[in-house]
Amino acid sequence: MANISESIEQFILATMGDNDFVEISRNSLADYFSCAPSQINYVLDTRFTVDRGFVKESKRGGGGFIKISRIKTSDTTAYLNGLVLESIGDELTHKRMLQILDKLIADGLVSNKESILIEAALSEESLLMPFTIKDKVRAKAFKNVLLKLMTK
Amino acid sequence: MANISESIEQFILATMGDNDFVEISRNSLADYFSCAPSQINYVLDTRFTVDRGFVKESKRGGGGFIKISRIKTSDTTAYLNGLVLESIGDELTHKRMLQILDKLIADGLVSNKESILIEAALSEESLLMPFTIKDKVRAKAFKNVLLKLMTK
DNA sequence: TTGTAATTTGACCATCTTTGACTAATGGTG
DNA sequence: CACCATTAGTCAAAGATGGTCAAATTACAA
Repeated sequence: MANISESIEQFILATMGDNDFVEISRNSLADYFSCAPSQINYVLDTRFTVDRGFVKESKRGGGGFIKISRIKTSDTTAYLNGLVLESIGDELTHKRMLQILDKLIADGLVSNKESILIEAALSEESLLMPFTIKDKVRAKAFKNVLLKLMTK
Repeated sequence: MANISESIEQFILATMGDNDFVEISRNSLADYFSCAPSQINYVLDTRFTVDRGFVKESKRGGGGFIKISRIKTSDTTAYLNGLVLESIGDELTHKRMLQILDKLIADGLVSNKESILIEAALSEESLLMPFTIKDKVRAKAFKNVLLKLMTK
């Protein structure tokens, strides 16, 4: 874990534990890790995303805070449906697919191995075609995978 | 051991020892051997290949790394290897893929669900592209899936 | 000796992280 | 209400890695 961002991510996850949410103070955290406050935003933007199952709220000024909450995915089908019909558009980057897969693993919808196999099938390397259509093909293919998950 | 590349290869192998993988820093290694960083890539590309039983992952930026992992050595590997290197060529039809998947299920290498997901990802419908390259893409992608089955 | 393959280097590219200047919102105080 | 202190947000530049590719060099085999 050579970079600070990862440490911060782990710290937040540890602090949250099994709870549904956690509240942090941006400045205090930055202070604790001796980094720029904006780095906290960086971590939040790259690791605590909707794709990974988190939503954020915040307030500025005195008594300000950042609240990070886990998205509840009680209705699996609705969740997958949302992913297929809305969140994923006509294009899907490899990176974003990985994030979604991580979330699906966290939710117990796919196993680690299943994720690895899907990733292999739709990796940059697998999709031997012009980059202009790569993300389109992946979007289509991945949606098909999600549809299968719903069927089961 | 007249050339640096061989030294680097030996060094990496020694570092890995009996472990399943090893993580290196490209720049540090290059520095250690007083060579161009790209020479590390050369060594990895020529010596730590899939044919020789290795797979690689990497990350750029701060805290970046290169991870080299051993591929499982087992009957399974030999079997899959035969499938990759011989049975499947440069093209793979959907139908043939299904046959192979059935065999993999029968041999207990993939579960029913895993098979369904792979099939969804690489179905005719998923691969939105000219039929002229469809089977080529599927061959490449499916081989990558098989490789993952071999990776520890 | 000569031609080909392997190695070595370096310029340029892609991606992820870190930092800091500037901006925006909120709450308290005079 | 005006102003200030306190928070958080945005964004772009700089820093830190690894990747690619092709030219230059060296090793090797015929």
